Amino acid sequence: MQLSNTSQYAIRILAYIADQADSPLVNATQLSQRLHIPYKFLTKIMTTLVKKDLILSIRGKEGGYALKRDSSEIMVGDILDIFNDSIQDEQCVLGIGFCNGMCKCALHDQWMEPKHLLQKMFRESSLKDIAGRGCKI
Amino acid sequence: MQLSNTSQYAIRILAYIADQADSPLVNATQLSQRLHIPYKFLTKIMTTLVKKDLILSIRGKEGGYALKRDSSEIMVGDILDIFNDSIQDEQCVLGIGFCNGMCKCALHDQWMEPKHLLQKMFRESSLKDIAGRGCKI
DNA sequence: TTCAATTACTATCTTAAGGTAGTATTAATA
DNA sequence: TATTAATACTACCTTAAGATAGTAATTGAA
Repeated sequence: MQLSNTSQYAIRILAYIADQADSPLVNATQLSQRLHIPYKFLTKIMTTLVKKDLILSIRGKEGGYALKRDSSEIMVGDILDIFNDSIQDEQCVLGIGFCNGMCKCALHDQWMEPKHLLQKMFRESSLKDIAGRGCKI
Repeated sequence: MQLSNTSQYAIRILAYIADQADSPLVNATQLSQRLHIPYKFLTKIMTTLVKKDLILSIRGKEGGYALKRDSSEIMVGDILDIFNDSIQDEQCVLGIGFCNGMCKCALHDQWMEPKHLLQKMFRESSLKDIAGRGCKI
């Protein structure tokens, strides 16, 4: 049970850029090297983040990437949403079609509390909150 | 972020069998139909569970499957272990190589509590605890 | 002893995630 | 304007999960 590679990469990328708030633009080569993410895969993710309006990109010489909004306004949950990796309210831990009060799965009750904590963690952690915390390898 | 299909199936299968403690054996056709799991995929999972000693199988006419141990002694975590889907102590939510006190990821602190709750949920829920709870579709 | 019902085994197909390659486009600067 | 350094686009390759197909082995019972 874990986040997809792509989601993990995206969070680390965005946190890294948030961390470099002083330097205006960060480029793909630097991100790839510092975060150990394959260059071509990274640029694919970046293009997605640009289309989803989390990232601003400048093409051409001296170009690069920057956050499009303030780091306090980009939540980890927003990132997971893009890659369909966030936890939905109705999400059943055992994957049965319709898991609620009427017809709930065997683990429904046990799942509620960790699910809410995870959702809270993703919803309430902004890039500003998590940037600058330890290493980003 | 969710369990693999295979893990979800395995938990539902085992909980269903635990639930039928009165009837001696349950067969693959019944499991497949009641739980809506593709027959051939289900039998593949069953064979794995037999090899891992969670399930006892009887071949031939009148054959089928039964739990090999008491339902109170099979934990959800044991099932996830088999399919490499359990949450390890050192597991980093952002997938960086080595995430601990020395070199921790940006989400390390926020991840601790939900991680422990999930581990607890998986470690402490036995088939006996969860059998007979609602529908198993 | 034959038949039918069952699990086990082996091989293959399908799909999506993860990753790579090559080329086109953009823009600063010499 | 030519060069260079950057992102964007399109297409493809690789791998593992999920699923399927066919056959072999086992066993109870007619």
